Amino acid sequence: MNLTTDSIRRACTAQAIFDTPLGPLLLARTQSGLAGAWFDGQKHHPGELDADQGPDDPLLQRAAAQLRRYFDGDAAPFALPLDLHGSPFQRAVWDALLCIPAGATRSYGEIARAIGSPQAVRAVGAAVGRNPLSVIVPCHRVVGSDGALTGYAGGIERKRALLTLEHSLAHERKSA
Amino acid sequence: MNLTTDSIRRACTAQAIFDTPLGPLLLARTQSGLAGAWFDGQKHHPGELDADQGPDDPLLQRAAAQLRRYFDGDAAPFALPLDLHGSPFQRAVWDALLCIPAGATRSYGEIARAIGSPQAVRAVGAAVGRNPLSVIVPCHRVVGSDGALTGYAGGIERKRALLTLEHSLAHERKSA
DNA sequence: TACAGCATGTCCGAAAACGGCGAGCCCGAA
DNA sequence: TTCGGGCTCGCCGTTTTCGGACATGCTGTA
Repeated sequence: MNLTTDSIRRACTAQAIFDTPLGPLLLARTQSGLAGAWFDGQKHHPGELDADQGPDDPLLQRAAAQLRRYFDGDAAPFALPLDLHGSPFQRAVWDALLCIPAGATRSYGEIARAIGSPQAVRAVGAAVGRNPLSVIVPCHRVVGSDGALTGYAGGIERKRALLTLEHSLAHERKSA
Repeated sequence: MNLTTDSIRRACTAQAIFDTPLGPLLLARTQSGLAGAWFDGQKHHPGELDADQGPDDPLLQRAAAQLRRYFDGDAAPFALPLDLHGSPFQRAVWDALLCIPAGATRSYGEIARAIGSPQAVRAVGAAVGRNPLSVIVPCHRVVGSDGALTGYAGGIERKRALLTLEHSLAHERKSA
Protein backbone atom coordinates (compact mmCIF):
# COMPACT_ATOMS: atom_id res chain seq x y z
CA MET A 1 0.00 0.00 0.00
CA ASN A 2 1.33 3.43 -0.81
CA LEU A 3 1.35 6.58 1.25
CA THR A 4 -1.28 8.39 -0.72
CA THR A 5 -4.12 5.91 -0.38
CA ASP A 6 -3.13 5.15 3.20
CA SER A 7 -3.20 8.81 4.15
CA ILE A 8 -6.53 9.29 2.46
CA ARG A 9 -8.01 6.31 4.20
CA ARG A 10 -7.07 7.77 7.56
CA ALA A 11 -8.33 11.29 6.80
CA CYS A 12 -11.47 10.27 4.98
CA THR A 13 -14.76 11.45 6.46
CA ALA A 14 -17.36 10.35 3.91
CA GLN A 15 -17.65 8.02 0.94
CA ALA A 16 -20.10 7.13 -1.79
CA ILE A 17 -20.35 5.02 -4.90
CA PHE A 18 -21.18 6.75 -8.16
CA ASP A 19 -22.24 4.68 -11.15
CA THR A 20 -20.63 5.62 -14.46
CA PRO A 21 -20.92 4.07 -17.93
CA LEU A 22 -17.47 2.63 -17.21
CA GLY A 23 -18.46 1.02 -13.95
CA PRO A 24 -18.84 2.11 -10.31
CA LEU A 25 -16.58 4.88 -9.03
CA LEU A 26 -15.74 5.07 -5.34
CA LEU A 27 -15.73 8.67 -4.13
CA ALA A 28 -14.05 9.78 -0.89
CA ARG A 29 -13.74 13.13 0.82
CA THR A 30 -11.78 14.53 3.77
CA GLN A 31 -12.52 17.58 5.83
CA SER A 32 -10.75 19.76 3.25
CA GLY A 33 -12.16 18.46 0.00
CA LEU A 34 -12.56 15.65 -2.47
CA ALA A 35 -9.66 13.27 -2.04
CA GLY A 36 -10.31 10.07 -3.93
CA ALA A 37 -12.09 8.62 -6.94
CA TRP A 38 -11.28 5.06 -7.95
CA PHE A 39 -12.77 2.65 -10.45
CA ASP A 40 -13.50 -0.89 -9.33
CA GLY A 41 -10.38 -2.98 -9.49
CA GLN A 42 -8.11 -0.12 -10.40
CA LYS A 43 -4.48 -0.06 -9.39
CA HIS A 44 -3.83 1.42 -5.93
CA HIS A 45 -7.47 1.10 -5.03
CA PRO A 46 -7.66 1.69 -1.26
CA GLY A 47 -10.04 -1.20 -0.66
CA GLU A 48 -12.35 -0.65 2.30
CA LEU A 49 -12.60 2.88 3.64
CA ASP A 50 -13.92 3.39 7.15
CA ALA A 51 -15.66 6.71 6.76
CA ASP A 52 -18.41 7.74 9.17
CA GLN A 53 -20.57 9.46 6.60
CA GLY A 54 -22.20 8.23 3.41
CA PRO A 55 -23.62 9.57 0.12
CA ASP A 56 -25.64 12.28 1.85
CA ASP A 57 -22.54 14.41 2.21
CA PRO A 58 -23.08 17.69 0.32
CA LEU A 59 -19.65 17.74 -1.32
CA LEU A 60 -20.04 14.19 -2.56
CA GLN A 61 -23.42 15.11 -3.97
CA ARG A 62 -21.94 18.08 -5.81
CA ALA A 63 -19.22 15.83 -7.17
CA ALA A 64 -21.79 13.30 -8.30
CA ALA A 65 -23.79 15.98 -10.06
CA GLN A 66 -20.75 17.25 -11.96
CA LEU A 67 -19.71 13.74 -12.89
CA ARG A 68 -23.19 13.09 -14.21
CA ARG A 69 -22.96 16.23 -16.36
CA TYR A 70 -19.51 15.17 -17.57
CA PHE A 71 -20.63 11.73 -18.70
CA ASP A 72 -23.67 13.33 -20.32
CA GLY A 73 -21.32 15.28 -22.56
CA ASP A 74 -20.61 18.55 -20.81
CA ALA A 75 -17.00 19.57 -21.39
CA ALA A 76 -16.92 22.15 -18.58
CA PRO A 77 -14.04 21.58 -16.13
CA PHE A 78 -14.84 20.25 -12.67
CA ALA A 79 -15.26 22.89 -9.98
CA LEU A 80 -14.74 21.24 -6.62
CA PRO A 81 -12.48 21.72 -3.61
CA LEU A 82 -9.79 19.06 -3.90
CA ASP A 83 -7.57 17.65 -1.19
CA LEU A 84 -4.66 16.06 -2.96
CA HIS A 85 -2.45 13.89 -0.77
CA GLY A 86 1.01 13.35 -2.22
CA SER A 87 4.63 14.42 -2.40
CA PRO A 88 5.46 17.91 -3.69
CA PHE A 89 6.54 16.36 -6.97
CA GLN A 90 3.31 14.42 -7.34
CA ARG A 91 1.25 17.49 -6.58
CA ALA A 92 3.16 19.46 -9.19
CA VAL A 93 2.34 16.77 -11.72
CA TRP A 94 -1.32 16.55 -10.74
CA ASP A 95 -1.65 20.33 -10.88
CA ALA A 96 -0.25 20.22 -14.39
CA LEU A 97 -2.85 17.62 -15.31
CA LEU A 98 -5.63 19.94 -14.17
CA CYS A 99 -4.52 22.44 -16.82
CA ILE A 100 -5.19 20.06 -19.74
CA PRO A 101 -8.58 20.95 -21.20
CA ALA A 102 -11.05 18.27 -22.20
CA GLY A 103 -10.46 17.03 -25.73
CA ALA A 104 -6.71 17.74 -25.57
CA THR A 105 -3.81 15.48 -24.63
CA ARG A 106 -0.24 15.96 -23.45
CA SER A 107 2.76 13.67 -23.53
CA TYR A 108 4.62 12.61 -20.40
CA GLY A 109 7.58 14.65 -21.65
CA GLU A 110 5.45 17.75 -22.05
CA ILE A 111 4.25 17.44 -18.46
CA ALA A 112 7.83 16.99 -17.32
CA ARG A 113 8.85 20.20 -19.06
CA ALA A 114 5.78 22.01 -17.76
CA ILE A 115 6.73 21.36 -14.15
CA GLY A 116 10.35 22.38 -14.77
CA SER A 117 11.91 18.90 -14.60
CA PRO A 118 12.37 18.12 -18.28
CA GLN A 119 14.39 15.00 -17.52
CA ALA A 120 11.99 13.47 -15.03
CA VAL A 121 9.92 11.79 -17.68
CA ARG A 122 9.61 8.41 -16.06
CA ALA A 123 9.02 9.95 -12.67
CA VAL A 124 6.13 11.82 -14.24
CA GLY A 125 4.80 8.52 -15.50
CA ALA A 126 4.97 7.10 -12.01
CA ALA A 127 3.26 10.14 -10.49
CA VAL A 128 0.51 10.16 -13.11
CA GLY A 129 -0.11 6.53 -12.28
CA ARG A 130 -0.63 7.41 -8.62
CA ASN A 131 -3.33 10.00 -9.29
CA PRO A 132 -5.95 9.40 -6.58
CA LEU A 133 -8.75 11.24 -8.41
CA SER A 134 -9.61 9.34 -11.58
CA VAL A 135 -11.57 11.30 -14.17
CA ILE A 136 -11.56 14.48 -12.06
CA VAL A 137 -7.80 14.95 -12.26
CA PRO A 138 -7.53 14.00 -15.93
CA CYS A 139 -4.58 11.65 -15.88
CA HIS A 140 -6.21 9.91 -18.83
CA ARG A 141 -5.20 12.87 -21.02
CA VAL A 142 -1.53 11.92 -20.84
CA VAL A 143 -0.23 9.75 -23.69
CA GLY A 144 3.10 8.69 -25.11
CA SER A 145 5.03 11.12 -27.27
CA ASP A 146 3.87 9.13 -30.31
CA GLY A 147 0.25 9.20 -29.20
CA ALA A 148 0.17 5.67 -27.78
CA LEU A 149 -2.09 5.20 -24.77
CA THR A 150 0.66 3.33 -22.87
CA GLY A 151 -1.23 2.75 -19.62
CA TYR A 152 -4.04 3.56 -17.21
CA ALA A 153 -4.53 2.49 -13.63
CA GLY A 154 -8.18 1.80 -14.37
CA GLY A 155 -7.41 -0.21 -17.49
CA ILE A 156 -6.52 1.00 -20.96
CA GLU A 157 -10.06 0.42 -22.19
CA ARG A 158 -11.44 3.02 -19.80
CA LYS A 159 -8.75 5.48 -20.87
CA ARG A 160 -9.65 4.98 -24.50
CA ALA A 161 -13.35 5.43 -23.72
CA LEU A 162 -12.77 8.67 -21.82
CA LEU A 163 -10.60 10.10 -24.60
CA THR A 164 -13.12 9.12 -27.25
CA LEU A 165 -15.89 10.81 -25.30
CA GLU A 166 -13.91 14.02 -24.87
CA HIS A 167 -12.67 14.00 -28.43
CA SER A 168 -16.17 13.84 -29.81
CA LEU A 169 -17.17 16.69 -27.50
CA ALA A 170 -14.37 18.92 -28.78
CA HIS A 171 -15.31 17.92 -32.32
CA GLU A 172 -18.96 18.85 -31.80
CA ARG A 173 -18.04 22.21 -30.39
CA LYS A 174 -15.78 22.91 -33.35
CA SER A 175 -18.30 21.93 -36.00
CA ALA A 176 -21.07 23.84 -34.20
CA MET B 1 11.29 14.69 -46.49
CA ASN B 2 14.59 13.51 -47.89
CA LEU B 3 18.06 14.66 -46.97
CA THR B 4 18.75 16.55 -50.16
CA THR B 5 15.87 18.98 -50.14
CA ASP B 6 16.12 19.39 -46.40
CA SER B 7 19.77 20.29 -46.58
CA ILE B 8 19.13 22.76 -49.39
CA ARG B 9 16.31 24.38 -47.53
CA ARG B 10 18.61 25.03 -44.61
CA ALA B 11 21.55 26.34 -46.64
CA CYS B 12 19.56 28.35 -49.13
CA THR B 13 20.31 32.10 -49.25
CA ALA B 14 18.20 33.37 -52.14
CA GLN B 15 15.27 32.20 -54.23
CA ALA B 16 13.31 33.29 -57.26
CA ILE B 17 10.58 32.05 -59.54
CA PHE B 18 11.37 31.74 -63.24
CA ASP B 19 8.53 31.33 -65.71
CA THR B 20 9.03 28.66 -68.36
CA PRO B 21 6.76 27.42 -71.11
CA LEU B 22 6.28 24.37 -68.87
CA GLY B 23 5.22 26.36 -65.83
CA PRO B 24 6.97 28.25 -63.03
CA LEU B 25 10.38 27.01 -61.91
CA LEU B 26 11.51 27.70 -58.35
CA LEU B 27 15.22 28.56 -58.28
CA ALA B 28 17.32 28.44 -55.12
CA ARG B 29 20.94 29.21 -54.41
CA THR B 30 23.31 28.74 -51.51
CA GLN B 31 26.52 30.57 -50.75
CA SER B 32 28.40 28.21 -53.06
CA GLY B 33 26.18 28.08 -56.10
CA LEU B 34 22.88 27.15 -57.65
CA ALA B 35 21.34 24.38 -55.59
CA GLY B 36 17.74 23.86 -56.61
CA ALA B 37 15.33 24.17 -59.51
CA TRP B 38 11.91 22.62 -59.12
CA PHE B 39 8.74 22.73 -61.19
CA ASP B 40 5.47 23.41 -59.45
CA GLY B 41 4.13 20.26 -57.88
CA GLN B 42 7.14 18.18 -58.79
CA LYS B 43 8.16 15.23 -56.64
CA HIS B 44 10.44 16.14 -53.73
CA HIS B 45 9.56 19.81 -54.09
CA PRO B 46 10.95 21.45 -50.94
CA GLY B 47 7.83 23.52 -50.33
CA GLU B 48 8.55 26.80 -48.61
CA LEU B 49 12.16 27.98 -48.53
CA ASP B 50 13.19 30.55 -45.98
CA ALA B 51 15.79 32.46 -47.95
CA ASP B 52 16.66 36.03 -47.05
CA GLN B 53 17.25 37.26 -50.57
CA GLY B 54 15.06 37.35 -53.65
CA PRO B 55 15.32 37.51 -57.43
CA ASP B 56 17.84 40.36 -57.41
CA ASP B 57 20.62 37.92 -56.62
CA PRO B 58 23.22 38.05 -59.42
CA LEU B 59 23.64 34.29 -59.70
CA LEU B 60 19.90 33.76 -59.94
CA GLN B 61 19.75 36.42 -62.63
CA ARG B 62 22.50 34.68 -64.61
CA ALA B 63 20.64 31.40 -64.24
CA ALA B 64 17.43 33.02 -65.42
CA ALA B 65 19.18 34.48 -68.44
CA GLN B 66 20.62 31.12 -69.44
CA LEU B 67 17.30 29.40 -68.93
CA ARG B 68 15.65 32.00 -71.13
CA ARG B 69 18.22 31.32 -73.86
CA TYR B 70 17.69 27.59 -73.46
CA PHE B 71 13.94 27.76 -73.86
CA ASP B 72 14.45 30.12 -76.82
CA GLY B 73 16.31 27.34 -78.57
CA ASP B 74 19.98 27.75 -77.69
CA ALA B 75 21.58 24.33 -77.21
CA ALA B 76 24.65 25.67 -75.41
CA PRO B 77 25.28 23.92 -72.08
CA PHE B 78 24.59 25.81 -68.88
CA ALA B 79 27.61 27.53 -67.38
CA LEU B 80 26.86 28.15 -63.72
CA PRO B 81 28.47 27.32 -60.36
CA LEU B 82 26.43 24.46 -58.93
CA ASP B 83 26.13 23.34 -55.33
CA LEU B 84 24.85 19.78 -55.47
CA HIS B 85 23.73 18.40 -52.14
CA GLY B 86 23.61 14.62 -52.11
CA SER B 87 25.33 11.36 -51.27
CA PRO B 88 28.56 10.46 -53.09
CA PHE B 89 26.62 8.04 -55.24
CA GLN B 90 24.03 10.62 -56.15
CA ARG B 91 26.69 13.15 -57.03
CA ALA B 92 28.41 10.64 -59.27
CA VAL B 93 25.13 10.08 -61.09
CA TRP B 94 24.35 13.77 -61.40
CA ASP B 95 27.87 14.48 -62.67
CA ALA B 96 27.33 11.84 -65.33
CA LEU B 97 24.09 13.53 -66.34
CA LEU B 98 25.94 16.79 -66.91
CA CYS B 99 27.97 15.04 -69.60
CA ILE B 100 24.96 14.24 -71.78
CA PRO B 101 24.75 16.88 -74.51
CA ALA B 102 21.46 18.46 -75.49
CA GLY B 103 19.62 16.41 -78.10
CA ALA B 104 21.16 13.14 -76.91
CA THR B 105 19.84 10.58 -74.41
CA ARG B 106 21.33 7.81 -72.28
CA SER B 107 19.79 4.76 -70.70
CA TYR B 108 19.83 4.12 -66.96
CA GLY B 109 22.16 1.19 -67.63
CA GLU B 110 24.58 3.36 -69.56
CA ILE B 111 24.78 5.80 -66.67
CA ALA B 112 25.36 2.91 -64.29
CA ARG B 113 28.26 1.68 -66.39
CA ALA B 114 29.61 5.22 -66.77
CA ILE B 115 29.97 5.65 -63.02
CA GLY B 116 31.55 2.22 -62.60
CA SER B 117 28.61 0.46 -60.95
CA PRO B 118 27.19 -1.47 -63.87
CA GLN B 119 24.80 -3.40 -61.64
CA ALA B 120 23.34 -0.43 -59.82
CA VAL B 121 20.72 0.27 -62.43
CA ARG B 122 17.75 0.79 -60.17
CA ALA B 123 19.84 2.78 -57.74
CA VAL B 124 20.69 5.04 -60.66
CA GLY B 125 17.01 5.41 -61.35
CA ALA B 126 16.42 6.47 -57.77
CA ALA B 127 19.28 8.96 -57.86
CA VAL B 128 18.16 10.44 -61.16
CA GLY B 129 14.73 10.92 -59.61
CA ARG B 130 16.24 12.90 -56.77
CA ASN B 131 18.01 15.39 -59.00
CA PRO B 132 17.48 18.76 -57.33
CA LEU B 133 18.24 20.84 -60.43
CA SER B 134 15.56 20.17 -63.01
CA VAL B 135 16.44 21.17 -66.58
CA ILE B 136 19.91 22.36 -65.57
CA VAL B 137 21.13 18.91 -64.58
CA PRO B 138 19.51 17.13 -67.49
CA CYS B 139 17.89 14.19 -65.77
CA HIS B 140 15.26 14.32 -68.49
CA ARG B 141 17.83 12.93 -70.93
CA VAL B 142 17.77 9.51 -69.25
CA VAL B 143 15.36 6.99 -70.74
CA GLY B 144 14.73 3.27 -70.61
CA SER B 145 17.00 0.96 -72.55
CA ASP B 146 14.21 0.61 -75.10
CA GLY B 147 13.70 4.36 -75.34
CA ALA B 148 10.63 4.54 -73.12
CA LEU B 149 10.38 7.70 -71.05
CA THR B 150 9.62 5.68 -67.88
CA GLY B 151 9.37 8.58 -65.42
CA TYR B 152 10.04 12.19 -64.49
CA ALA B 153 9.69 13.93 -61.16
CA GLY B 154 8.09 16.90 -62.86
CA GLY B 155 5.67 14.73 -64.82
CA ILE B 156 6.26 12.73 -67.97
CA GLU B 157 4.70 15.45 -70.10
CA ARG B 158 7.41 17.92 -69.19
CA LYS B 159 10.05 15.32 -69.94
CA ARG B 160 8.59 14.70 -73.35
CA ALA B 161 8.41 18.44 -74.03
CA LEU B 162 12.04 19.02 -73.06
CA LEU B 163 13.25 16.13 -75.21
CA THR B 164 11.19 17.31 -78.15
CA LEU B 165 12.63 20.80 -77.84
CA GLU B 166 16.20 19.53 -77.67
CA HIS B 167 15.68 17.02 -80.44
CA SER B 168 14.47 19.69 -82.85
CA LEU B 169 17.49 21.81 -81.93
CA ALA B 170 19.92 19.05 -82.77
CA HIS B 171 18.02 18.38 -85.94
CA GLU B 172 18.19 22.03 -87.02
CA ARG B 173 21.93 22.17 -86.50
CA LYS B 174 22.44 19.00 -88.49
CA SER B 175 20.35 20.09 -91.44
CA ALA B 176 21.91 23.56 -91.43
C1' DT C 1 21.24 5.18 2.94
C1' DA C 2 20.98 2.21 -0.85
C1' DC C 3 18.43 0.15 -4.46
C1' DA C 4 14.95 -1.58 -7.59
C1' DG C 5 11.11 -0.41 -10.23
C1' DC C 6 8.24 2.40 -13.34
C1' DA C 7 1.82 4.53 -17.53
C1' DT C 8 9.15 7.56 -20.99
C1' DG C 9 11.94 9.23 -24.68
C1' DT C 10 15.95 9.19 -27.49
C1' DC C 11 19.50 7.19 -30.16
C1' DC C 12 21.65 3.81 -32.99
C1' DG C 13 22.10 -0.20 -35.77
C1' DA C 14 19.93 -3.90 -38.40
C1' DA C 15 16.49 -5.38 -41.45
C1' DA C 16 13.02 -4.79 -44.70
C1' DA C 17 10.60 -2.22 -48.24
C1' DC C 18 10.86 0.57 -52.17
C1' DG C 19 11.89 2.42 -56.56
C1' DG C 20 12.07 6.79 -63.00
C1' DC C 21 15.85 -0.74 -64.55
C1' DG C 22 17.10 -4.34 -67.57
C1' DA C 23 18.13 -9.04 -69.07
C1' DG C 24 16.11 -13.49 -69.86
C1' DC C 25 12.28 -16.37 -70.70
C1' DC C 26 7.88 -17.86 -72.47
C1' DC C 27 4.13 -17.49 -75.56
C1' DG C 28 1.28 -16.17 -79.36
C1' DA C 29 0.87 -13.92 -83.84
C1' DA C 30 2.49 -13.21 -88.59
C1' DT D 1 11.23 -18.89 -87.80
C1' DT D 2 11.03 -14.26 -86.12
C1' DC D 3 9.45 -10.63 -83.62
C1' DG D 4 7.28 -8.25 -79.92
C1' DG D 5 4.81 -8.01 -75.58
C1' DG D 6 4.44 -9.29 -70.99
C1' DC D 7 6.19 -11.45 -66.89
C1' DT D 8 9.76 -12.70 -63.39
C1' DC D 9 13.64 -11.97 -60.98
C1' DG D 10 18.11 -10.05 -59.57
C1' DC D 11 20.32 -5.88 -58.87
C1' DC D 12 21.71 -1.75 -55.37
C1' DG D 13 21.38 2.80 -52.87
C1' DT D 14 18.05 5.16 -49.94
C1' DT D 15 14.34 5.52 -46.75
C1' DT D 16 11.49 3.78 -43.39
C1' DT D 17 10.53 0.83 -39.70
C1' DC D 18 11.48 -1.78 -35.85
C1' DG D 19 13.67 -3.32 -31.64
C1' DG D 20 16.92 -3.11 -28.07
C1' DA D 21 19.88 -0.45 -25.10
C1' DC D 22 20.52 3.29 -22.45
C1' DA D 23 19.89 7.74 -19.42
C1' DT D 24 16.86 9.44 -16.38
C1' DG D 25 14.12 11.36 -11.57
C1' DC D 26 11.14 9.99 -7.92
C1' DT D 27 9.21 6.71 -4.61
C1' DG D 28 8.66 2.77 -1.60
C1' DT D 29 11.03 -0.71 0.71
C1' DA D 30 14.90 -2.89 3.26
